[in-house]
Amino acid sequence: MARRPTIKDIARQAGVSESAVSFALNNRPGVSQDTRARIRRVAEELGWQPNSAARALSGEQSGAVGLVLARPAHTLGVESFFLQLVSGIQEVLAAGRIALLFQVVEDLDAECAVYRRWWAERRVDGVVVVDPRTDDPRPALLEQLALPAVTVGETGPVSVSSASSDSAPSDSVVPALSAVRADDAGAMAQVLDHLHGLGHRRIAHVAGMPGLAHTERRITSLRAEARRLGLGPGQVRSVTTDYSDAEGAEATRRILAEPEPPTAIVYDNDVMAVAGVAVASELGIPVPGGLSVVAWDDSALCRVTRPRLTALVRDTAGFGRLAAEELLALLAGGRPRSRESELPRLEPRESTAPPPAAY
Amino acid sequence: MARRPTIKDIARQAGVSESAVSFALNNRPGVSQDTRARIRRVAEELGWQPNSAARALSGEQSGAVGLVLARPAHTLGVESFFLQLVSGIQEVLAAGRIALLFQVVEDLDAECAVYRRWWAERRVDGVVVVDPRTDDPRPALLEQLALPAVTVGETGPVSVSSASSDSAPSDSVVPALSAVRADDAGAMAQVLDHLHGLGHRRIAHVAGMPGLAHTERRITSLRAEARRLGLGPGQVRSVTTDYSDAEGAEATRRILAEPEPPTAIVYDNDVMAVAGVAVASELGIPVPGGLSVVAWDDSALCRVTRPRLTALVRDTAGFGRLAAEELLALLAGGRPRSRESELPRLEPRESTAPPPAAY
DNA sequence: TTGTATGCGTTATCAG
DNA sequence: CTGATAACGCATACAA
Repeated sequence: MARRPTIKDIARQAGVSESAVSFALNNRPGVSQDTRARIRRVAEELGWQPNSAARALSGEQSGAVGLVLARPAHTLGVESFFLQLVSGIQEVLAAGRIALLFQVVEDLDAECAVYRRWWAERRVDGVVVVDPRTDDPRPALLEQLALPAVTVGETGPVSVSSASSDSAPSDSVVPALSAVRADDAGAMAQVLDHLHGLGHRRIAHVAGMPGLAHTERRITSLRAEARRLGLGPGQVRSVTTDYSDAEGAEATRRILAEPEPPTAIVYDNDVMAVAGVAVASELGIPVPGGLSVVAWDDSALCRVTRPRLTALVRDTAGFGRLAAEELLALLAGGRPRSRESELPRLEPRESTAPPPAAY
Repeated sequence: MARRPTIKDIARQAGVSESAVSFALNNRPGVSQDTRARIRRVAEELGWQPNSAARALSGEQSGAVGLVLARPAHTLGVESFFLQLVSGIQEVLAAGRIALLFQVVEDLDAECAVYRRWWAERRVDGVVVVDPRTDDPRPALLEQLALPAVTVGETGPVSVSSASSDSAPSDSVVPALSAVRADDAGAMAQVLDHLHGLGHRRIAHVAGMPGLAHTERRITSLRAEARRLGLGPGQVRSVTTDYSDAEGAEATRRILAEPEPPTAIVYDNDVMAVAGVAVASELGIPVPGGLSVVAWDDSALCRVTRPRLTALVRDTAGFGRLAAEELLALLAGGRPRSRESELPRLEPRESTAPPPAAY
């Protein structure tokens, strides 16, 4: 019962050599059509599956890729982002019979240690790198280990809501890793257009963790977009947090206590947005009557709270699928490349409205 | 750079045989203390790590365990439960240098297929089974495959909030799988005691997916507890959902439209609870003034919405740690056994209060 | 087109 | 205590 069939069993059963079986099962030339078919049938009957260890050992790939999530325990949990991302990644991986090794660690150092171990143990053929940072040690490490990788969530071109500057990416500079990028600048432009169009002139941004590429990117984009819209530097500002509801609430409290509080706040995730709404209502500030709120990333959370939150909708699972496709392409010998995910869509709901008339 | 050191390298460097290295590195007798130390040092210098494929091939274990999550895509995402669980599992696994294979699939059949494949490919040494069902095909399959497994979330003894009936679990019946159980009956007793103590006599229960063991368990426990408290069968009822905010809202709408609506509703997860509060307020029913709400499982969600939700707090990461420990024990040759996780704690917040006086 | 021989890195079984 | 040697299952270069 616990014995798995091997190609030897198949060879014996089909009356051929082991190598013939190997060829037949791997779609390689060197075996006639009928024997190939016969071997296939026998393998099917016996329920044969390749032994991943043996495959990996004989120079092939391990048939697994890895994903490490480096987040302090208390910040993970509520965000739907990762499960959706992983779900999308797997959809593609499963089709190629690739397994996903998943690991949650506390910090970046631990993450790097995991990569080293996976590499040394030959556990994975490649990795998906999430939460890219402005000063990120991982690309260099992965390149050094020659471990194929795709980063997900790097931010797009630095241009400010301008025409896509796809001007001949110099082929001489080969990126070490593939990347699936998000156009945070374009997204921020949408958000600001929406708020500015409603009449908001003082806008705050409760961002995520400092050091993350997309955090920094959104912060600079906010300033750039403000300039574009003719808003002064005193009219927009960003504060960073750890993504938790606690820090989101705290930041909101500080911001609303200022002498000239903003009339709109953009939150970098859904949990903080909801926490912000709660803080505002405790302070007697109605949403959206006295304060407009936008959540970056949509979720059930944004739809079940009242008022329903205006949110940036991204196809997170699609993001994951894209990442997995790029990784598979890399593993198949393709050159590293960069792909842009589709621009998020701003879904206006009940939490955004014109600023109070008194303003 | 991309070459990993092998024991052969170590043997040459240390001037001993390969088998000596293998013995030294695996804490086996048959090698003197100094050579052992020397070999260790050389291995350290060279940064040697065992090649997992080679280990797995030579009859050892693969050094990986699996976890499959079978959930339709739209129901996963908001629940903090799984990331927390996984986080706890890994904490224990990482200490034993065991990798976790994680896969998200659509349904139970696909989940079983994954187990078969993992088994055939020798990918994992064991699995963690979540979302146990009342009529579950997985234990039989795993037993047939001789794949060590621990189920997490099975419900505790059938006794109704009685003294723990730990009366000599008959040793003759050896369970096939280890289990980490949750005392849903005890938890339900706490919830009903709380609500009954506040004065509630008509209580509804918006449960999760039918067929899940804990769903059925909570439903029967609700009835049993009601009997204990002297409530008639017409005064309590459960409805099942798919855990989504949409079905949670829909169920709430139906329940509140009944001729004699309940004064309290218990929701099987946080998202549905929040959705339920929203529906109630849309119908002009204040929470907790006109309706009390309890959420099963706490999360940031329960703390950021207003009113803050009274919730059953469980140490989900601890749950995961327990599961991982049991699995490791099983892999180490231990006998399957069943462990009870600690009883959840009811955290009263703002969403529960005495029922309206008019009642 | 087919069968044979060898290697992958490790563990395990034997001899010395 | 040590050093060869054979598996483990698969891929592949090479010989028939």
